[in-house]
Amino acid sequence: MASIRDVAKAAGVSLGTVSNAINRPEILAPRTLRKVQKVIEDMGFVPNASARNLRAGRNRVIGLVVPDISNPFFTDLARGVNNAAFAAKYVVILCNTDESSEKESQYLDVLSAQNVEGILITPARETTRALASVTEKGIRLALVDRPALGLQACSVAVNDSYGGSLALTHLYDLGHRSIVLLTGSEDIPQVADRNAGIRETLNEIPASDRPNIIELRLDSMSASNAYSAIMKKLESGIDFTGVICGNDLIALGAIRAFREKNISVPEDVSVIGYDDIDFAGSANVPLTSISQPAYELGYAAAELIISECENPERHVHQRVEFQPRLIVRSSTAPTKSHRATLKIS
Amino acid sequence: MASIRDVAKAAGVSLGTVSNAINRPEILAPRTLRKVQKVIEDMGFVPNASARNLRAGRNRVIGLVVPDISNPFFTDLARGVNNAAFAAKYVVILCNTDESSEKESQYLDVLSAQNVEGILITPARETTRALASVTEKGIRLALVDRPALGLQACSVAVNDSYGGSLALTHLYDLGHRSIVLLTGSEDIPQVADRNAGIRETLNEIPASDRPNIIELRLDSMSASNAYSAIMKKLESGIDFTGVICGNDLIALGAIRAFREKNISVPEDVSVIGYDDIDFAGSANVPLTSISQPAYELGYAAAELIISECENPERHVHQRVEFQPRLIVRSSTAPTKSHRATLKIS
DNA sequence: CTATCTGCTTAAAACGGTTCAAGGAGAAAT
DNA sequence: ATTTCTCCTTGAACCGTTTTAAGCAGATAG
Repeated sequence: MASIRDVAKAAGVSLGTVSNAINRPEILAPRTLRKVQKVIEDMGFVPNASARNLRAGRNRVIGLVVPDISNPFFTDLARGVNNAAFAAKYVVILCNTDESSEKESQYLDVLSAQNVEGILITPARETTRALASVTEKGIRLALVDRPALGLQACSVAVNDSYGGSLALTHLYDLGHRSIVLLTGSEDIPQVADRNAGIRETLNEIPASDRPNIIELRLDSMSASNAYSAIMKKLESGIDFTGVICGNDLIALGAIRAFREKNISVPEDVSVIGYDDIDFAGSANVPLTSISQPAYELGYAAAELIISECENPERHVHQRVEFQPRLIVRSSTAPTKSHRATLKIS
Repeated sequence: MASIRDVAKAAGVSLGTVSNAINRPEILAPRTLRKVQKVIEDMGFVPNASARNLRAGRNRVIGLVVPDISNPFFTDLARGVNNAAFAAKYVVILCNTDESSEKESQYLDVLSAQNVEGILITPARETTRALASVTEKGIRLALVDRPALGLQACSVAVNDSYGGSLALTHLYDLGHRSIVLLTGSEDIPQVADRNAGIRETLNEIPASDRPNIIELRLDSMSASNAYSAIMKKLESGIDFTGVICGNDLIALGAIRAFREKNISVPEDVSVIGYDDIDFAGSANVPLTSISQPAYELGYAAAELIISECENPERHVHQRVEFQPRLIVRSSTAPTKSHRATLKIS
C-alpha cells in the first residue's frame, strides 16, 4: 500500500505538502497542487483512515444498535440511517443484539473500542448504566424510539401513545363499542405506550358510551400466535366487533382465524394492525394499519448525531418526535348498527 | 480518554507491559498481570482501535455491500454475517446500494479508505473492474450469491438453477402440464438462473409429456404488480393449472387475484412462491415455497472471509454452494385429473 | 541596499498503540 | 562467589497521518 511518503517522494515535495494537497488544497500554490494531485491519482493513493483517525480523533463512523434487524421497522430505520450517513460521507456499523442486553453491552464495548464518533441505539431494556459509560468516553449518543431517560443525549421517537389513540379513535368513530386488544407483553415500551394511549383516550370518552376493551396478551407477537389466540377466543362466542392488533402480522393471523370461522372482515369484525408493513396493502384483505415513519426516524437520528459530531460545541440536545399515521384500507368498516344509524341520519 | 500510558503510570509498570497484559497475558508474571488488569478495569480503559490498527495493520472490520436491505433475503443474510462476525470479535459496516452501481463503487472507496480487512458483496451488475481495484489494495473479497467471475476470491451462493428445477418438478409431479411463470426481468441474475434451471428440467422431460410454460414478466417483483398481471391474464380465460412465482410476494398477489375471481387455490390452481419469507407459513393460504438459507449463506460468507483475514497464507479460495429447499404447504395440490389417476392406480 | 512582508513549503512533534532487542533480577549450577 | 539460565520487564522504534512553528525565497517598500 502506498503511503503519503511515497507520494511525496514521487512528487518531489515534502510529506506535509501532500497532506495539505488532500486536506487544504487552497493553501497550496496551484502548480504544486496539480503536480501532487496527479501523482495521487496515478498511484491510486487512498489515505489510511486509521492513521488519520488516530491523529485527528475523528473517523466518520457511527454505530447503529438495534434489537432485531429482521423486523421491518428496524430494517427501514437502518436504511434511513445508512442513507443519511452516506450523504455525510459517514459509514455505519450495524449491531444486531437479538434483544439480548448482554450482547448489547458487548457491542457497546466493541463500538467504543472502534472509536466510533456516535452511537444510535434502541436500548433493549433500561440499559442506562452501560449507556452512561459510553457517553463518559466521549462518544455521542442518540436514542431511537426510546426516551432519553435522564441521559445527556438526543432522542428521536414515534409518539406511540398517539398511535394507540389513533387506532382506538378510528374504531370508536366507526361505532365499535366492544374491542379486543390483541398485543404483546407490556415489558416492551412501545406496547406499553400504545396501551397507555388507548386507555387515556378511553377515559376521555363519557362512561356511558365508553367501549369495552378485552385484553389478550401474546407471548410472542407472531401471526401464528395470534391465530391460535383468536381461535381460542372464538370458542366462547363472539362478543366484540373490533380488534386492535400489536402489529400487522398479528392482524393477518387474526384475519386468517376469522376467515376460517366464516366471520367476515370487515363486515362482521374490523381489524386494525400496526406498523403498516410493506405487505399490508397487498394482503388478502388490505389492512388498515398505523404507519410509523421508520425510514424518516432513522434518517433524522443519523442527521442529528452527525451534526453533533461535526459541531459539538454548537450542538444542543433535542428530542424529535414523529407522529404515526392512520392508513385506512379495507379491514375496518362501520359496525352494522352504526351503518343503520348513518342511514337514518 | 485514558490511554495505555495512563494505565501504565497508574499500575507502576511500563507501557509495553500494559500492552502485553492486553494482547499476550500469558507472558506476564501472574502478579503483574492481575495488577494491570485491575487498573484497566478500574479506569474503564479500552484500547484505541485506530492506533492498534495503524500499527498492526488489522482492524477486525469487514464491509457488507448489499443491493437492498429491505429485501428479507438480505436482511437474513445480514443477520448471519453479523452473528458470525460477532463470534469472531469482528464488526461489520453495512452498505446498502439501492441497486445503484454508482453508489456501490462509492461505497467500495469508502470501505477501502476505512481500511476494512474484507468485503462481502453481492455486486449490482458486472462490477468486476471496481472489485479488481479493491483486491489490488489488499482487501480480501468474497462474493455473495454471485459467481466469482474470474476474480481471485471466495464465493458463496445458492443454487438458483436447482431452485427453479425444484419448483417445476414439484408442479410436474402433481400433474400440472400448463404452467404460468410469473417472474421479473432476466437482468437479475437470480431470475435468469432460476429460469434456466426450469428450462433445463423441462428439456429432460419427454416432449410428449412436457408442460407448456407461459411466461409473464413483471417490471417490479411486487404483490400489486402480480395481482394486476394475473387479473389481466384471467380476462382471456384460464388455460393453466399452476403458477411458479419469482418470489413470495408475487405469489400472494396472485392468490389474491384468484380469490377475487373465485378461483380456488390449490383446488383449481396451484401456486408456488420463492424465498419462503417469514410470513409465508402464516398466510391465508399457507404458501408452498422454495426456501433459501439466507442466514446460513451470510454466516458462511463471513466465516470464510474472516478465516482468510486471520490466515492469509494458509487460505485457499473456495466456492460454497447452498441448496434451496422445497417447503410444501397448502398452496399446491395435484391437478384434478392427476387426482383421478391417483385414485385409479 | 537593507528591511519588511507575503506566500509557500518544510521539518518535526504528536496521536496511541505493538513489538522486539536488550536489560535486570533471581535461581540454579559450577 | 561467580557464572549461566530463565523469566519478566523495559525502552525505543515504528505505523501513516495532521498540524504547527519555523524557514525560505521573492516581491515590495523605505
